[in-house]
Amino acid sequence: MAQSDTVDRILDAAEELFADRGFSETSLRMITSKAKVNLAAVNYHFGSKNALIHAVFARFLTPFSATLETAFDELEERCEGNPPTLNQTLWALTESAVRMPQRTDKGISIFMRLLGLAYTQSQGHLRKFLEQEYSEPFSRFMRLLKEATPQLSAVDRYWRIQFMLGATAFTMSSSDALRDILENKLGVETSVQEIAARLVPFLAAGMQAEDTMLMPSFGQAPVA
Amino acid sequence: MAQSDTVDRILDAAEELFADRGFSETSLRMITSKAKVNLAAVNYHFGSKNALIHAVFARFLTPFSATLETAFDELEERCEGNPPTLNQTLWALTESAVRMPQRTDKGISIFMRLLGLAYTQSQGHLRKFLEQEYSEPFSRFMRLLKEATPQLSAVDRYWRIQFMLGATAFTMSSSDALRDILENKLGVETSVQEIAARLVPFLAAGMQAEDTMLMPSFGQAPVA
DNA sequence: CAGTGCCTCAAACGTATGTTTCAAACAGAC
DNA sequence: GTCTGTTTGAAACATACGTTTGAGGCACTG
Repeated sequence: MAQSDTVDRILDAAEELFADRGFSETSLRMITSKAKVNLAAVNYHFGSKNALIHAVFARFLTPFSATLETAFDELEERCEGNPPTLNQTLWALTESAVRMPQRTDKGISIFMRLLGLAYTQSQGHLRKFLEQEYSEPFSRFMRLLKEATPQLSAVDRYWRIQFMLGATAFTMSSSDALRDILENKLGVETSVQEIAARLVPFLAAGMQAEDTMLMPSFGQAPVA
Repeated sequence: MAQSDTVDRILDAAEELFADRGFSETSLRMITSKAKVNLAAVNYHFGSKNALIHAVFARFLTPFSATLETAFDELEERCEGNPPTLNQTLWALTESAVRMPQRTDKGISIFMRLLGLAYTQSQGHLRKFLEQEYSEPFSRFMRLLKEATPQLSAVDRYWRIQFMLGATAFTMSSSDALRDILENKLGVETSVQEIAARLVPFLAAGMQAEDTMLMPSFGQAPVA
């Protein structure tokens, strides 16, 4: 074929293996044997392992950031000048992610886990790459969050955004394992959509919590 | 000296390097050169790299789980039969962590990051080790959470606990970087205690969120 | 002082990794 | 068919890793 499918086979295999095992723990030989291509093909088509990692992210993130931009556009248009609410903003993000065309049945969960790993695993090159390539939708999301929570001080908002990021990245990065546990323990199956549907109310409530700062709540009678 | 300090030097160096770079990304040679000991010392004293990882966790986790047990004992005693509230339970955990004697000024944040990595990085042996050794305080904390949130279904509670873990582990694991950013941006200094004081209300509010499941909140007028 | 147990050291071992090489196979144009 | 640029193939390369080895040092006992 004109544009060899070797590239896609490598990307597919790499995406899944990275999500399962992390970046450092996945060797090029694992990838090429899973993809049934020659070892040298990776360096031929991508140049290096790091460049392959970037390509795996770019394949998903580039169309996703475009989808996200239009979702934000629609949201702001629908609000006619008023700032969108926190729930609306969070859902615009979530639905954009969930609605992306999926290559496999694992689909979005693989990519959520990759994003979590990107944040967690301190791969310097990856962070730089993501910041350079996708700073615009990220900044826009931050601006929407700010306008949706005018009652928060800048410092409070800063920390609570970190808490949101953490809950999301962490949950998504171990979502397969968590789903398995849940299925074995309670016999319940869970889709990424359902996880997101549980996560968003949690995040929204946390963001809008009254900052009562009740550190020493001891010594008082426990409230029912 | 009778009990060589080589062991402690290795543990100190390993702890910091693991927290900075992850487990697979940290080689024994990095550890031994930072600790200024011979390469073979690790395998002599610990047996293997995996065993060293376990030892790093055990050094912190064993005294911490003891502290936590007494904190929970005191809490339940103070409540005289009534189940402790969510806030009380979270604060008992937080204060136990913050009040642990710290080896360095980085102290608790290093260990929070390690815990996050343990969960995120799919190191099978580590998960097994932690589950085997520290299942008791963990189960007890889970039981307290259950009693403090009787309104939640088991599945809801499960996921929200994951969200809490994520927000905590992620924030604490990158708290150094986040603190720096905040100081440069807004000129505010923040201690781990203050982060915890912001985190607990966020978590409590998220745990107790009304599960309105308002997925399609679009099409409605934005609420101010 | 000889001997014993614990520890350190430099060096090496075997294996796995990312990357490179270069010849062979292939496709499309003339 | 022949030429040309692109892609694949098997093999090797250099390096880094975790682990093992065996000689040496050091403190303590008898």
